[in-house]
Order: sequence, then C-alpha cells, then structure tokens
Amino acid sequence: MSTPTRRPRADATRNRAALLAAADDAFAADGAGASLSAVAAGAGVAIGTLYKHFPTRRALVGALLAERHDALFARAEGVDLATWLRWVAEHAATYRGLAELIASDLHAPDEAGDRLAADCARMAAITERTVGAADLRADVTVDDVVTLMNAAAWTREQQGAEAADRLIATTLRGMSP
Amino acid sequence: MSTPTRRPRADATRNRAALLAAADDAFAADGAGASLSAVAAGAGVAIGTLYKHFPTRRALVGALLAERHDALFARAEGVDLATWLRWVAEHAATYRGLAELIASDLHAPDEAGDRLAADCARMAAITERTVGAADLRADVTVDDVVTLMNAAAWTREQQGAEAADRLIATTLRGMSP
DNA sequence: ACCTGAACACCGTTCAAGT
DNA sequence: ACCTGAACACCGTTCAAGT
Repeated sequence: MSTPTRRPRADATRNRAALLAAADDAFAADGAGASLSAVAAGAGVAIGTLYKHFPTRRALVGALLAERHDALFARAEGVDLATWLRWVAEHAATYRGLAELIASDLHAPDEAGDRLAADCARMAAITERTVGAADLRADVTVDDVVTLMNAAAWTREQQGAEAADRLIATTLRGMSP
Repeated sequence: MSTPTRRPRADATRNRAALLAAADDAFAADGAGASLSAVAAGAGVAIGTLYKHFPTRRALVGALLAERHDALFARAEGVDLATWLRWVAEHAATYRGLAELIASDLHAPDEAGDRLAADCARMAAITERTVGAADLRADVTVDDVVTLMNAAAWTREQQGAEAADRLIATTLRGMSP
C-alpha cells in the first residue's frame, strides 16, 4: 500500500536547501513572521516553489527547528530542571515569536501530526521526566513547570537572558519544599 | 504662544467616538493587530479619517486604554503586591498582544511622550511603590518583579487566569524572605 | 516531477481633492 | 476644519501553464 520513496530531482533538493537557508536568515532577522515572498526571493526561487516544499509557515519553521531540537533533546539526558528550563528559554530565542509558537503547541498540541508537533511532544515528555527527578513541593504540578518554561522563554525573547534566568531561579525556589 | 483649544466640529467628535467603539470590537475579537481598514469600515468612516484622528495604531490603542488605566490605577492604592500583579495580568488580557506592548514599553519607555507611555510610567511607579511596601528577600529587585508582572500578563493571555495566578503565587513565594 | 509567475484578495499609509 | 477615496507599495495563497 505504501508509495515507494523516490529520489527527488536534483533541482528540488537544491531549492529546498536554498529555501531553508534564506528562511533562517529572514526569521533570525525579522522573527518567525517574516515575509515569505522575501524568503522565496532570497532563495532565488518563485513563490510557488516555496509553497510546494513547505505548504504552511509552520512546516517551514518545523523543518528549520528539526536539527536544533534533535541537538537540544540529545543533551537533555540527566540534566537538572533549572538547566533544562534555561536551555529551552535560550532555544526559544532563536527566532522572535518562537516562544509563543511552542507555548501554544504545548498547551494545545497540534493534531496535524507534523514535525513541530512531534518535537513539542518530545519537549513535554522531557519536561515531565525532569520534573519527576526534581525535588519539588507536593502541590506543584507539571503544568506549573510548563507555564514557567513558556514564561521564561518569552521573557528571554523580550528582555534577555539575565531576566529569564532570574525568573527561573526565583520561581524554582518558590517550588522547592 | 499656545494655540487656543477650539471646539471640535460635531462630526469629528462623532467620528472619533465611532472609531473607538469599532476599534474596541475589532481588537477584542482579533487582538491589538486587527485590521485598521476593518475598523474604519466598522465606524462607517473613510480610512483617512481614522489616520487623521489616530496617526498610529499605538495612539488608537492608547486612547482605548486610557479609561481602563485610570480605573486600574485608581483602585491600586494600598493594595498588596500579589493582588496588584493579578490585576495587571487580568488587564493585559483585554486585547491579545497587549501584554507584549506594555512589556516593551516598561522595559524601554517610549520617548514620544504619548498617552500610552505616560500610563506605562504610572504603572511602573505603582509597581515600585507596591514592591517597597512588600516584604521581600534583599536580593530581589524591582526589575525582577516587573519581569514577573509581564510574564504573568503574557501567561494570562496565552493560558488563562489560573495558570497566571499560580505563576504569581509561586514566584512570590520564591521572593519572600 | 517540479517550477514559474500571473491572479486574486487583502492590508498599511499617504495625500490631493473635495465640502 | 474635516472628510473622502484613489493611489502606492506591500503581503499571503492558489493554480494554470510550462519544462
């Protein structure tokens, strides 16, 4: 029943790579809401080609974050909660608007089953595991920690790393027994 | 040297009121980034009239919030820090995107000297006064509390009142001596 | 199998012309 | 003194036509 995976045409491979590179530049400069026309132009490709490769902005962002997420999750093994929260906040600063995107997916997981949704599910699982290994007050829920993680990521975006780190440290103190 | 204030023409007064009403509807429904064309249409007025009355989106938002801010600041007298933070978070939920607007102004005050900037300055002053009256650890700064206030406002927008209230309560516990 | 770019529907902002 | 709406420059998204 499954369609055999065929080798993509050489120009398709090249265009996809050029689109990702141009999108990374544009998102880094203007945030995750940057102009897609500009991305296509930057990649030297027609706008229709961008939509062929990435039907939605979300798909493009998800593809760009895939490697970063793999790297982030790979080094999360055995790390303590404070460090994990700082890393996620730092990660969310990759593109302006990313904190909101991740927060909304963590809060209401996307049913579409795309790459970004899968990554957010992995992020939620790691957070839950890390919370389990931490020593916290009995009335603190995993949701409370996810809320702090999202808030710290947004604070990192708006006000920088120091403000985010201080929020994490102070709130975790309030969560300790 | 000062220009005498003249009575505005009757149609101007009416149009201004219609624009504010239409903008409140649009911003409540679609957030503070809602279409200004739609606002003008909703007010039964040409787009140029909107720009005449409110040269920037910020001016329109500032005019809409003026009354709300007056009410909020009026009842802030003598209130404790936890309550003040909950009120600001609740207020920021008026329009989607408002938390970010206020946070950026508190962090980097607008020099333009418009109504919104003045209101944010008042908000900062009340926060400082309320922090002064609270019993907090010596290493907690006013900036830390402003960070929490902004984060709670954004959390209120994204995840609702319960998540925001729990973040405030937990973080304040971490700030207490 | 993939790419192009015109087409459509929108939006923000300005400004000459009206009354 | 104020209002109108055309004009301009942009953007997202689709889809027929090409190779």
